[in-house]
Amino acid sequence: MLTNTSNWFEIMQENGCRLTAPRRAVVETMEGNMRALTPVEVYDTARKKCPGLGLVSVYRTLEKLEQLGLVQRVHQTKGCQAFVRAGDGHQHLLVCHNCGKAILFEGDQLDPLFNSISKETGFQIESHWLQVFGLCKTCRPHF
Amino acid sequence: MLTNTSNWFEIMQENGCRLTAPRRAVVETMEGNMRALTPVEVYDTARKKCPGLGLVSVYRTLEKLEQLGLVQRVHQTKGCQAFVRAGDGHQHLLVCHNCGKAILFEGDQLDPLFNSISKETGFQIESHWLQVFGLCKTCRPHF
DNA sequence: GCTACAATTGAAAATGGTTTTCAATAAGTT
DNA sequence: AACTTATTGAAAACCATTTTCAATTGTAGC
Repeated sequence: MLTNTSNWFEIMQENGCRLTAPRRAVVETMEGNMRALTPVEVYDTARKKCPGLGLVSVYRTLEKLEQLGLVQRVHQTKGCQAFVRAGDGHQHLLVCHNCGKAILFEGDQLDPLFNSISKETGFQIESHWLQVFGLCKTCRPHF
Repeated sequence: MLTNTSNWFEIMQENGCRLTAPRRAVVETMEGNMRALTPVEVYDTARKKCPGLGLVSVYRTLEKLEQLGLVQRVHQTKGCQAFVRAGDGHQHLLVCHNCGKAILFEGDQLDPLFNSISKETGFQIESHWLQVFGLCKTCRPHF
């Protein structure tokens, strides 16, 4: 279900990125967390590994990771600038709106729906975007 | 499919809003446009009806319209601060990413999917959010 | 119609998250 | 070890949104 963890650095290197301490800290944070994190949350976590880290480098690294398809953006009612580890291929997000824990799922069942909408409306459908919110097992009891 | 047009002012009055010229201009703009509009686009359109209109009032009126469920937010890759007329009940958006034209559709077919995800993951699903992007009949030929 | 009161307004200032600029640093190559 | 170039953090710039505030304007009660 999850992307193989150990090769993010390799993927980055293959794409001409240098392996610096700030980058390592951010990458490891995103690799090791199946949670929707805002840039500042990434910053706070990653600084434990690389104290001198600047927020700017977090933005820059997240941008690169997004380009490489290793992380994806999470849109929430509160805001739309959070990131999680991406899965393999096109998957959808189920996010706990209490703790941010995220789970990915396939959405093959959706294709018939899109086909019929396309026929009805004359739209040429190019992409879609599904997010589900709820409470995870752990957070549910607290509500 | 669309909310009855003529009663937005009534709905607002029933909720303790005064009918001022700036508000009228914004409300009429949103009523008469089945398109995803950013605050600035609303501003530019509405100023034709109310030249003195301030951008601040656009924000304030949009906020109120959102609270009343008359408009809803549209999230796009470019940005997440656009609004369209809402439909009746819970509906999903199909947006032309060239001209912003929006169409609403029902998503009843999704319930079985959510039920199975809920069982598999132990999440208590509370809301979901589906947006589809494509090119409308009019814009398709130009690509 | 007039008055009084509270909601609403636009301008300006403040805010806050993101991006750009830039000189210094450090990775990877020779 | 030296060189080239990507990368860095700090500071400044940016820009959309929000807050503040005094002036204005609906609207309810007379």
